[in-house]
Amino acid sequence: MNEQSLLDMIYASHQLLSQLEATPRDYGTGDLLYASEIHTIVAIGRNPGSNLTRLAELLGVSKPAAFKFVRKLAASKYIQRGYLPDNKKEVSFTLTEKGKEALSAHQTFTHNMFGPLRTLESKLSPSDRETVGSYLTSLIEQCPWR
Amino acid sequence: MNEQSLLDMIYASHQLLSQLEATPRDYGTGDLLYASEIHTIVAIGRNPGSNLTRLAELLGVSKPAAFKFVRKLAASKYIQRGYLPDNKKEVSFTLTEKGKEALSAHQTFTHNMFGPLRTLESKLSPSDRETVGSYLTSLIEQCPWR
DNA sequence: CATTATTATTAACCTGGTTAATAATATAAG
DNA sequence: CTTATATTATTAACCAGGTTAATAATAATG
Repeated sequence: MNEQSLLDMIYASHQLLSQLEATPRDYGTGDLLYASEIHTIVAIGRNPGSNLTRLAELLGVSKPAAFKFVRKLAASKYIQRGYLPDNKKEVSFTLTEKGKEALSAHQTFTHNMFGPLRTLESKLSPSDRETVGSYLTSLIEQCPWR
Repeated sequence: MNEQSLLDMIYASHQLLSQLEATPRDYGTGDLLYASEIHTIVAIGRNPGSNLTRLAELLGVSKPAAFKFVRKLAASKYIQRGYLPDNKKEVSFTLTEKGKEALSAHQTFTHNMFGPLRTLESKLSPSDRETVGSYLTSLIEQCPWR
């Protein structure tokens, strides 16, 4: 039955995650939010007052990419653009109530999603956890594509 | 040091794989080939004579998506479009010499890339391999996002 | 022979990126 | 204090990698 190699399983989980990230979701506000959008909301929620440069850094994308996300999110009222006193250049982003609502729903969603997997992890014996962990660590470290 | 959960490591490997797949590579022909392109070459190489519908199925994408790949690959002489006798509707794709060259280089590339990781896997004791395997199996099976 | 189904193709659209250019504003140098 | 430099946000133009809806040609079926 189980003819798959460990590598094949890693690849399968990669494909599942890719699919997950490509699918927009309703975080309780009636809109479908794409991964980039909810990630932007999370980043601003955790770093309120960030400017665009900081946000791009947090998201690991270029500034124009981040700009597109915030433009869309501001238009749909998830975030608010503002200026700090004595600075007319840099922008300061914060979540609106709607944004906070989505953030909270996202936290619930990820909790529900990853909870069972963390439970699975916690059920491993310390030595088994160590075995799995060191295999994954080696795989990531040794990854020729790093 | 190693504060990461197993889930975090799975996620890290997912990100590494995503980055790998987003980066075009030269498979010995002087051109940079994107993942979609080399995957199309592999699919045709393994299923010569496939029509577009079959190819889209093999690649797991829509027919227009597959069409774009083959149009580009035919223009750059990696594949050849032809018709089977007594059928002017369906197309039959095969690799050119250049396509076969890229396919062969891709096989070498993946062998070099995944070889060390398979070695790592083979060095696990049978019981450790079973431990890691059953963790990954459970993770994939239990994945709430399947 | 007429109808239906299938095939390849095209058009139009979208996400999620990129780099290069620009105007406004801050910061630093003289 | 002014001038030069650096930084910021923004825009434009581009690309990969998809999608759905529509169309014309062809094959298969009644």
